[in-house]
Amino acid sequence: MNQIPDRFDHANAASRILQAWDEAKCSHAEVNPDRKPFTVVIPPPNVTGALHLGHGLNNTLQDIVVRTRRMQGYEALWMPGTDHAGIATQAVVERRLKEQENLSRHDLGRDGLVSRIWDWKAQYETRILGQLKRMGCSCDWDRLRFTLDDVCAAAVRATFYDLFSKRMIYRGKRLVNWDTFLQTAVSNDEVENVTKKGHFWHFTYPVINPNAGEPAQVEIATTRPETMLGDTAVAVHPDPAKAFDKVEQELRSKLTEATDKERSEIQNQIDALDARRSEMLPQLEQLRDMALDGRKLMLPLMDREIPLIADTWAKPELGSGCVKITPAHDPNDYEVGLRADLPMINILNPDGTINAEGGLYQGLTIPQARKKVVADLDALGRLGEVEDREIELPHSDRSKTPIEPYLADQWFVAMSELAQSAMDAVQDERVKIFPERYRKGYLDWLGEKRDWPVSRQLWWGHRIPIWSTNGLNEAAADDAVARLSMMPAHAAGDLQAHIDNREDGSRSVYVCIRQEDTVVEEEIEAMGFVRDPDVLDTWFSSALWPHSTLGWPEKTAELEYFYPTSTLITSRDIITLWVARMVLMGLNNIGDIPFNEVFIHPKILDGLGETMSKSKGNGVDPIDVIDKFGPDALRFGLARLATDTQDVRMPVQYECPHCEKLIDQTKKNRSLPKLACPGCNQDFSTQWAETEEDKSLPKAAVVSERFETARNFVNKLWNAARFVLMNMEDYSPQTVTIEDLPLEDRWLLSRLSTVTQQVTEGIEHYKFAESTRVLYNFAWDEFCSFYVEIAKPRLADPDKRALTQAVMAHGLDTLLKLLHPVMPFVTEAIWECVNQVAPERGVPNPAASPKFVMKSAWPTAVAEHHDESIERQFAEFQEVVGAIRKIRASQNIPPRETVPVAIRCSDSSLQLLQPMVSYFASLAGAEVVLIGPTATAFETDAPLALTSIDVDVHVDLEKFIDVEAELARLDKLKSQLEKQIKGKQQKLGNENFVARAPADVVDKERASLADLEKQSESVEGDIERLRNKSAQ
RNA sequence: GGGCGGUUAGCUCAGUUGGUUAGAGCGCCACGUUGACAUCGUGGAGGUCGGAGAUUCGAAUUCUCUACCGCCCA
Repeated sequence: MNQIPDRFDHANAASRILQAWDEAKCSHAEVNPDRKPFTVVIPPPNVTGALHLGHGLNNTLQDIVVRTRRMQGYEALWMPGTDHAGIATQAVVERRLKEQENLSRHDLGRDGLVSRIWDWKAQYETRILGQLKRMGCSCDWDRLRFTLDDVCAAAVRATFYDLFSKRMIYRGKRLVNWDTFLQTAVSNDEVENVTKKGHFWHFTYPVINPNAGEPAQVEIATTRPETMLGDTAVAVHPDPAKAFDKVEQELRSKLTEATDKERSEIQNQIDALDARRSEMLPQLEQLRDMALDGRKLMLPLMDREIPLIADTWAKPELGSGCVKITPAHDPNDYEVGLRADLPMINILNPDGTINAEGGLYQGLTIPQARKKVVADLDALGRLGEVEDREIELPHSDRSKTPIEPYLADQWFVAMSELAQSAMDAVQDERVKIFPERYRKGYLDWLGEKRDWPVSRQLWWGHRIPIWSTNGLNEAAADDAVARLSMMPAHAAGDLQAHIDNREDGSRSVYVCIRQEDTVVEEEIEAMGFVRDPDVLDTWFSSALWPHSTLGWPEKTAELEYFYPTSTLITSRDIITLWVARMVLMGLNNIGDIPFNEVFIHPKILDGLGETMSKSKGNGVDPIDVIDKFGPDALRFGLARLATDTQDVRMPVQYECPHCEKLIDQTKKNRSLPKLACPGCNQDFSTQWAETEEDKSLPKAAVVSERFETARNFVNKLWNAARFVLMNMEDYSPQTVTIEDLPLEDRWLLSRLSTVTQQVTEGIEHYKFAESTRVLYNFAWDEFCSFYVEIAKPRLADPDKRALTQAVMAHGLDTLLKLLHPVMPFVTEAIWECVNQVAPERGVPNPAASPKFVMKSAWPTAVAEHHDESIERQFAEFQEVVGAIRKIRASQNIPPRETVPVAIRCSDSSLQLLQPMVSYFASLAGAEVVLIGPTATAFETDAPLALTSIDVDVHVDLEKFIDVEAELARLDKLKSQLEKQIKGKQQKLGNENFVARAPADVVDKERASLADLEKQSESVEGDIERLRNKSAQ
């Protein structure tokens, strides 16, 4: 056994163990009527990139729960998979394409780009799965899914078809970035802002029937005059004074941090603002009052009445302080329009010319319309100042033409029923959310019942299964539907057609096809139907995850058995986007909730309190932590920080690749391409290295020393096990009688029972930090520091050896099981060794152990083993040990010296301490020469009174006395006592306290004061004696 | 602007129903290495619990206000 290394070689062990688990299919789950199912679906990580520490936490917690339940005898399925993450992934791939090959998506075409993204997916999925595996995640890898694979695609199609059939999918308007040249919507990241020279036109709108004293017109200013054709309101700030104050306050706070140079500039701005305020405030407040009073304006050129409204989008510090509102052609105005429930008038044709809504201006291009609008307003005398100004203008990356915000047709899912069903599920606690406070956000969000825009102008995703023809008249539409209804697919229930009456009076026909079917698709395309180019919002497929992964819409045995899943563990930023939608889709598709419980875990922040991300340079790769500290340390370290209130702050360091020194990350150094190590003075590179020179330097891993404690704990456990194994060569299993066991064994069994209960309850209630702490303290401070230390002399005693081995093996066995969900690798590695020397173990009756701790039975808290009084008694023993150690330390007595000790205690304590007397030698280097009610102080005595247990400890200092040190210790003790006595006296001197506090509290205080006074007297006596003695 | 959370030792965090001297790990100081472990052992120093007020005999703990930090929504 001596060849077992004294450090756990996690790298070697982990790969060996992973392979063994894999070969034994330890994490595979099957439909098994003999067991209860326990199911968790993984929040599928985006295939955008690699996992970070947040995923590390998320997956560690899931694995802890899953491993625990598996050991508890459930058929535990952890369903793994990844998410195609529509826009994020497409954007990443497109960016790379641009950087590396200078190609755009349009150069590759739809199929070309999608195939590139599949390549990317393959690469990153492999990497992600590798990360999960190395973390020890016990997913059922045979069941791996991807949100864009065939099984998920079938679920998406079936769901969409169902909603379409129920008329819950509809065509609606939404503001998008419109490229008038390509006549298509472009995504946000395809838009680049170009600064151009432009103008800021001021003009006025007349007020309809102003009251006396009110202005006859309102001035507004715009960079896009032609949009006034679509104006449906003019806004003024609801509290202009406050708005002015706020701007001024911001400027002033800027002033305090400004350099001298900037200062005069900012001061000028403040002065200008003040001047503006005194000039304009009364007028703006008057306008605000007019708005609240319902005053209307007449929109020139169009002769349309529009309201004056109060909205914070109007900025008193800018322009005229009033702003025209064109909801259909400006994102901010759109929001105002939603808030104020304004009409949204689209004045553009898809090609960028003015449509019929633009009246006389119909047919003009935007520049033409602009010119004419300005000229016509001028002719009406409504044109004021025209300022030259630089304007940020969004341009399409592709066509290089200006983007027009444009109210375009999009697909929506009607939410009112779906949202209500998901609210009900949480309100009546069919779905329980922990911590409970997250219910509110969930319910509030769903309560708005905003319809869900599900179409995305992307290529990567589930393409919307709708074909349409537009611009039909009523007869043509009816005819099309009639023809569609004759198709066999319609009769089979695989095809649905709806007629949509468009705003312009024309008809559109939409066809939805349930399954991918090229024959039907070609047939309807031949009829003139065109497939929608858009794809679905990525959350649409994620919303189906709990049932699509189990094979729905097929009625699989898995679905029957594993659904609804047991718990969902995720982070709070996707409660609405994902969790809520899974609930409503589960209810819609299956008629049952997707999971019984949801646990929301904290977020991982860096040392500066910022979220970790690759783009900030503070992202930590779990693999780097595993390489440095091991997978168990990563998991334990994360789990012990996972409380349910506090986000986790994790200071981050670079690890010098030359000398392994850890260098704290700062805001400054985390964005540098290379750094010099302050330890060895050598350069290393970071993720930002770009030049060949920098890239040739070795790269520093980004890690956190927060994992050191956990790594040390793994090592501690390893060494405790090593000790046990070293003393087991002659082990033979035996039945033990609990009642006959000595106190130390009873204590261990009782503690094991208590700890088992705490840990089990902790994990079942998602108290990961608490369970982890209980395990850490028990393993280190009780099992190692006391039980193993006590076992040493017992193992040396031939009469006691066998029994000690039996109990010790059992203790280690239980500890390994309890720790396994958190630290699977080291526990499995030890288990393997224990199985060699003690394959049969257990108290009271030994039994054969399974090959893997992973597949062993979770310990149960044994009521007969639990004994509160034994735990309390043992605590007395521990306290006495502590007292002796304190005295020794204060006297600087060398550890190898044995000191004589006298222990004054009650008879009942004597009963406990007497059998433990011999252990004071190994634990405190003490020989107990006197013990019991009559034990007295030594001639040269160092005393310590333990009032709470009514024990006095005396150490004989004859051989060791350091008078100065002892006097110092006693003086300190005395002043501490006096401080406490004073506090108590004050408390008891307070009549209110004595009169009003419960009697038992008062009595306790009195007794405690008496004790303290007694102690104080005795310490004074000791001091006196010592002084006299040293004076002699 | 609304909602939620946080603020406890140099750092990262615990603190159950209000009740003796507020805890842990890391870091720091002192001493210690012949057999489980220096990724260790023993002991020590260090905080009055963001601020103000209220309730109470008694508040880190309950309530109100406030400052700052973070997240979500708008």
